[in-house]
Amino acid sequence: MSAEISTAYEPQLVEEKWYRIWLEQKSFEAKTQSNKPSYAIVVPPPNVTGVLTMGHVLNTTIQDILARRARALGKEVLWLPGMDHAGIATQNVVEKRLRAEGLTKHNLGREAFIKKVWEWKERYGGIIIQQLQKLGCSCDWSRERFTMDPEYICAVQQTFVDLYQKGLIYRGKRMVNWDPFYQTALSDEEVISTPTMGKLYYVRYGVVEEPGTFLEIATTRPETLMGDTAVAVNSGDLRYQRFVGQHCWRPFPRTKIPILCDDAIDPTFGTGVLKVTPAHDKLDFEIGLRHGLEVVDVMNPDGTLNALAGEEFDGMDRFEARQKAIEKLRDLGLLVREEEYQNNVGYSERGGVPVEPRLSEQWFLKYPRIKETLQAVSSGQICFRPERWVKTFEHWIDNIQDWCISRQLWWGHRIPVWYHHDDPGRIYVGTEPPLDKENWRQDPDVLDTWFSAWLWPFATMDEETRRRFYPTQDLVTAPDIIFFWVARMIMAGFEYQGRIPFENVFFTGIIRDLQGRKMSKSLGNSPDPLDLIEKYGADGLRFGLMRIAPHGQDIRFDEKQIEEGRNFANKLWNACRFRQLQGPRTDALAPDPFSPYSAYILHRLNETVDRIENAFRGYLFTEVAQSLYEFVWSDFCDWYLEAAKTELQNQRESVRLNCLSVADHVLSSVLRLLHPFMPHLTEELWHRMSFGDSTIQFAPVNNVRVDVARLNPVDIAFAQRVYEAATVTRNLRAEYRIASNKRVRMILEPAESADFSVFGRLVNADPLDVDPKVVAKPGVPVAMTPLGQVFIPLEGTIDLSAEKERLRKEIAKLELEIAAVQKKLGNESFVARAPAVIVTKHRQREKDFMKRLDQLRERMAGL
RNA sequence: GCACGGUUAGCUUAGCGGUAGAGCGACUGGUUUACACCCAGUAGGUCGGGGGUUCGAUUCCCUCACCGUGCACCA
Repeated sequence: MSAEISTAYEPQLVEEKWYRIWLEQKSFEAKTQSNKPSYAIVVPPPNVTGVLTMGHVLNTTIQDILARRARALGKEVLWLPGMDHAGIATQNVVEKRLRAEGLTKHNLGREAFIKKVWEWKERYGGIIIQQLQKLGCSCDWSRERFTMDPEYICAVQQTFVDLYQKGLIYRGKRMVNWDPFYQTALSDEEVISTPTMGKLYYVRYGVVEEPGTFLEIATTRPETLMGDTAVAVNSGDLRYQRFVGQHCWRPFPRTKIPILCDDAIDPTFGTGVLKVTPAHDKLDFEIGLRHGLEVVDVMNPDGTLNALAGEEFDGMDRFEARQKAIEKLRDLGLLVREEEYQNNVGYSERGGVPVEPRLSEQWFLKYPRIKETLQAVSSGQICFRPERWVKTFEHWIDNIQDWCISRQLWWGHRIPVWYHHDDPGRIYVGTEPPLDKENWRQDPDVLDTWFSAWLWPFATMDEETRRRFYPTQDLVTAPDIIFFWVARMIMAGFEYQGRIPFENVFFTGIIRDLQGRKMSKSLGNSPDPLDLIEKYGADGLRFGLMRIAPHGQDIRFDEKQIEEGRNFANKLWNACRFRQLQGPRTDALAPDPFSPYSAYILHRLNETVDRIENAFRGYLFTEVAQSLYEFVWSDFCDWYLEAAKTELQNQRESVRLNCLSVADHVLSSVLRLLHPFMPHLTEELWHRMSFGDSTIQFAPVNNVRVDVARLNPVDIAFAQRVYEAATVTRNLRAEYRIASNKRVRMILEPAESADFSVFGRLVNADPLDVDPKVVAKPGVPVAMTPLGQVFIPLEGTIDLSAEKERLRKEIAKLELEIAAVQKKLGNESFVARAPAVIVTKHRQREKDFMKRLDQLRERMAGL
């Protein structure tokens, strides 16, 4: 047995020490050669720019729990970590630094800029990896991957080339979501539509053929009117039928534009007349296509207007231009009115600015394997937890659009396409540059970061690892990347490995603050997990968080809960301390019969193991944590250890040892069961208590249950009666304001013959007189317990009225219960139609109540 | 507009057809063979509103309200 345990658990040193040892022992490294069954998870790669958030803590803790649990169940575990190169985010970070030095990426040039990014990555990137280690994550760091590793780049390029050759990737000039801040195209998924207060402007366009007649149109974006190339109405709209085929005057730059009809126009919206701006609106673009309209792009990539908008708008920001356009319309007398109007505006997820629908030439992917992917999830071959996300997923798949995969960034996977200098129509697509490189120009764009992430479950593995560990078993992620990542990974899995990438997807909740708001940097409502680790220990943080993370529900974060985690660590620590003070470790459960209290705690241990196993099967981590918490704190500490204190005083060494062996079995079991949640603490105690010579990580958890044949039900029931009796008696003590530490004489009129010494100790009775023929004076406080009546003869004068009052209250309470039961039993329908078990149960309750009522009344009558 | 969640003690929440349960906070008492990061005890709930099914509904169904999320519309 190691050095005596201190009185309070201090996690900092312990946690650091064990993590170092685990790394030294390489216990997290997955061995492809082992003959254990495989278990694999790949981490959702955090951004290389990322720092640890509460979301990461939640997500990673769950993965660590799964990984450690699998190790304890004898699996060969691969938990593969890594990072994502995060195109926009990383480029942004580096550009900011450059700006501080008075530089821009443009005056550096592409090559030098990329070099800077790598330098930044080597110096500052991946802080999050160290932070994850502080949490205790058991990732196989020897297999850490980065989405810009040379092999990974290769895999991404091969994928591009392959899909191009299959005709699934194509280049096209289309309307895309354009982020004017970062000046890049985005995928539909990266656009967040946000209700925004704006105005609806009603504007008059003069009809060319009928001077003096106007068509009134409603628009939220007057700044695009300079790009109008038509005005459109619904063909069925009688109000405007006669104008179709005529022309309107576009106010400025003033020109004639046709009036046409198109069924995409909703006659009930606004005035039913739409100004058609094919270059700046998706719907308008489609109308333009149908009617062969000219496309006039009046905007620059940065969101300013260009010369086509007219000299006075040239170079002006789009929102300034809106005001200017309104003024001009007003001056021209064309602005009829404006009204407050709320509409949804698409914002760039990253750039935070309104997205501009923009016509541009981009690369698109027709998603492969859509059918199989849908089928895999719908059929449950891939199991989503909670299941309800299946619907969200199916809905997305059903409405899937081609994926815009090119980004106008420099940091990322460069598109492996070259255009010939002499003939730009000639293109070359390949993983290697063309042989006569000098005659070609490579596409300047890079691929969407998710185009590399979707290969993650297999592109991170070498041949051997893949053979052994693909497909993986579990994926743990937040539901907000279900489309970005999860869905696409399944497609890639089918396309490139011929099978699903994972069997289960566990979607975590989102961590919110106490007001229910998402945690965000800008709100400043996100606690720094590292501070929490500092204050409560990584184990405290992990356990505290898991205990409040309801299955698939958002989590309201409260630091108090983390404090609970720390307190629990301390509780277990002290339980071990207490055990250690009683003497050296025992070898195994004693072969002799158990005391009732031992039988009871072992029975509860069995129940707890059942509960935990069920919970694990359902991925109910909160339930696992809660079971262990209750078992340790209540069953073991509050009841067993207190009962054990009597047995440990027993003169007979065999009784003592028997009790200690039970405590050892329970503690050793708890440590193993709890290890996935609190890895450091349990490892420390495992060694301090000498429960094992080597790490607890691989100590089996399937041998915890105690043979039921050894647990006498009669004993278990007796212990339960003792505990119940203790509770009732303590209530009585408290009613009479007897300090809990004060020893008082009590008299038990026993309902059975047994050893009541533990009971006496639990209620702090000294002495406890057991007297079957006790005649208590009237007014002596009494507790009706399952062990019999317990009297507390108080010194001094007996307060008759106090006891009367107390009894009266208790009787009243009981009568209410009895009335309820009798009402139930008096209902013929109930007796006839309810299951017999239930009826019997209530009959028994009635009997028990009546018996107690009689006792109470008798006592009352004696006063 | 469509879909999916949620609404239980002051707070965070468990339970999801048969006696409403925990932790925190509040209150009372307390250094008893580990633990004040603790121990013993008390108070506090018409389980969001309304309807229905049932012998019985917090639990199942319908409906309304509010909160959250996703998708669509977004002139």
